Amino acid sequence: MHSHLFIFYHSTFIIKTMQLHFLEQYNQQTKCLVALDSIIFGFDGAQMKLLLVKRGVEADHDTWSLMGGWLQPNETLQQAADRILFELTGLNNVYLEQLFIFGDPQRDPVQRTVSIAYFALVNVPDYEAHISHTYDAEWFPIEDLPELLFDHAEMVKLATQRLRYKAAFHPIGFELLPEKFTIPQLQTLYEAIFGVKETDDNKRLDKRNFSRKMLSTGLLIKLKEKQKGASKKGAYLYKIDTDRYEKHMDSFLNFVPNPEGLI
Amino acid sequence: MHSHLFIFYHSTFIIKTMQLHFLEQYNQQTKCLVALDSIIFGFDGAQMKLLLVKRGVEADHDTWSLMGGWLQPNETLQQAADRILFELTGLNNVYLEQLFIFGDPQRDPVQRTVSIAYFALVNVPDYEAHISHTYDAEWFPIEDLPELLFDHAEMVKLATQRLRYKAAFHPIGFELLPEKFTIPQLQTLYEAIFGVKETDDNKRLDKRNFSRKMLSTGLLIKLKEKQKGASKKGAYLYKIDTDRYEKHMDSFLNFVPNPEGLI
DNA sequence: AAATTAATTGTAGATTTGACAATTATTAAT
DNA sequence: ATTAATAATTGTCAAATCTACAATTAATTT
Repeated sequence: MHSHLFIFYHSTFIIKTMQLHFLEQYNQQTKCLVALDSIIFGFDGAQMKLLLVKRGVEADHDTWSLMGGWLQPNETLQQAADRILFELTGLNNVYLEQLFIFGDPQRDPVQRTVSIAYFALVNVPDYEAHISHTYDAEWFPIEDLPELLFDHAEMVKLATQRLRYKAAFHPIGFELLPEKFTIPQLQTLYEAIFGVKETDDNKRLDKRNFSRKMLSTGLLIKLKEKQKGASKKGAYLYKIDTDRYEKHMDSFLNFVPNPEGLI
Repeated sequence: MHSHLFIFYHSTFIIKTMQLHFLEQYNQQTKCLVALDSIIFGFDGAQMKLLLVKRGVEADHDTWSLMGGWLQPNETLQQAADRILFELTGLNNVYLEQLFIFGDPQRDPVQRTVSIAYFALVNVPDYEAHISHTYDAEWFPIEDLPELLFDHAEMVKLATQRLRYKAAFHPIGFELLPEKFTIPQLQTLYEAIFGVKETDDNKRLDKRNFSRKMLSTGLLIKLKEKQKGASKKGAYLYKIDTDRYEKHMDSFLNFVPNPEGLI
C-alpha cells in the first residue's frame, strides 16, 4: 500500500490525467469530524478546579464533558477553540494553548472523530458568578471529578502533566490568580498544581526558597497595598510585569525541587 | 450560534427526538481530510538534515514535501504516521512524536485539510543507502531547504524550536547518532541542533563543560574501543544506557548556557 | 625523534541551591 | 493596655553547580 504522494511521484501519466488522479485521491480519502475540546483549569485560592459541562445526550446521559464543539468550515483551529469556549461559558480572551490531538478510531462511538485538545488557565472567582448564572458549565475540584465523556479523562491527565511540567520550569500560573496577588497565594497555587494538600506539611514547598526564587525572576512588581483579612499581619500584594513576562516566559528556573519525581 | 453540546443540554425534546437531533448534529458538521506530515531530522556527523519527498502534482510541481499522507479509517494517529513514514522511506521503528496540528482553512488549496505534524530524529548514514536506492526521499541540509509545500516550512520551523527546547534541557538526540559514538560527536550534534557552525569558534560550546555535564547524567557507558581515523589520538566510544535513558528522559540539566537566548 | 592534531582532564571563583528558624506586623483576646 | 495568636517576612551557611579559563595526553605524520 502506497500513499498518494508516492504514487504521484511515480506517475508517468500526462498532466491532465495526473490532475484527475490527484482530485480522485483527495476524494477517496476518508473524512473525519474535527472536534475541539478545551481543558479549563481554575484556581479558587485553595484548590485546582476543572470546568465541565453536562452533556444531555441519551447515549451519554449524565456524563460531564470538557468544553467541546465542532470545527466550522471557515475558521482556524484557534478561532474554533475560542468560539466554543465563549459559547459554552461566556469566557473571552482566554489564552488557549494546543495540547494534543486525540484520534483513536473508537474514541467517539458515533462517528470517527479527531479531537484537538486545548488547555487554559483562568481565575475562578473572576468568572464564577458570570458562568454559573448564565451557562451550564460548572467547576469541579480536580481531585474529585465525575465520570467524563469519551477519552476526556485521558485529556485531563495529559493536561495536568503538561501544566506541572511547565510550572516546574517556568514562572506560570498568573492567569489563575487575581490581578493583584500575594506570594503566599502564588505558593499555594504552585502546591495545588502539584497536588500538594495544605495538610501535607512535609510536602509543602519551603516558603523562603520559593519566595526568593520567584522574586529573582524580576517579573513581580511589589505594590504598597497589603492583603486584608486573610491573615493578621497581611501580605503585600504584587502584580505581574506584563511586558517582562511576555519576553521572559521561557526563562528557566526550577521552581520545584527534584521535579523529576513530580512530573 | 451555539455549539451542539449547548443545544443538547437545553433541549426538552423527548429522548427519541433528541437522538435524532443528536445524529443530525453529527451529520451536519463539516468533515475534514486529516493528513499526517512528519518532520524527519537527521544528522550526518556534521550537519542537521531534513528528509523530504518531491510531490509531482501539477498544482505543486517541483515542490518538496514532508513525509505526508492521509489518515485511514481504522488506524490511530500514531499508526498512520508510522505507516506513512514506512511507505515513503522504508524507515521502521522510528519514534515519532506529535508536534502540533495545523488547520488553517486555506492551508491546502484543494480542500479543507487539517494536518497533524509529527517529528522524529534519525541517524542519516544508517538509512541513507536504503532510502536513496529504493525510495524518492532525499536529505537536505537544514540550512538550505528548497521551497516546501503548503505550510510545511512553518511546520519545520516549529519542529526546530521544539527540538532546541528539548535539547537545551534534556539529554536527547542519541537517535541521531550511530549506536556507538564519541563525546565530541555528541557535542557537534548539539551545536548543529542550535545552528552553530563549526567555524563559529566563539559560539561553540565549551568542550570541558559539555563533556562534564553530559557524563554527569550517568546515561553514557564508556566502551574500551576508540574511534579510529577521525583524529590521531582517537576518541573513546560510548553507548547509551537504554534502561536508564527511558527512565531519565525527563532529567533536567541545562545543556546549553543561557538557553533563553537560543530558543 | 619531532611535529601535529585532536581528545582528555582540572581548577578556582562565582552563583545557585537546599535545608535550616528567628523576627516582625497585625489582629484578637484578656 | 497588655498579651496572645497568627501568618508574613527575612537570613545564613554549607553543598552543589556553573562558568570561564589552559595544560596534558595519546596517537599519527613528518
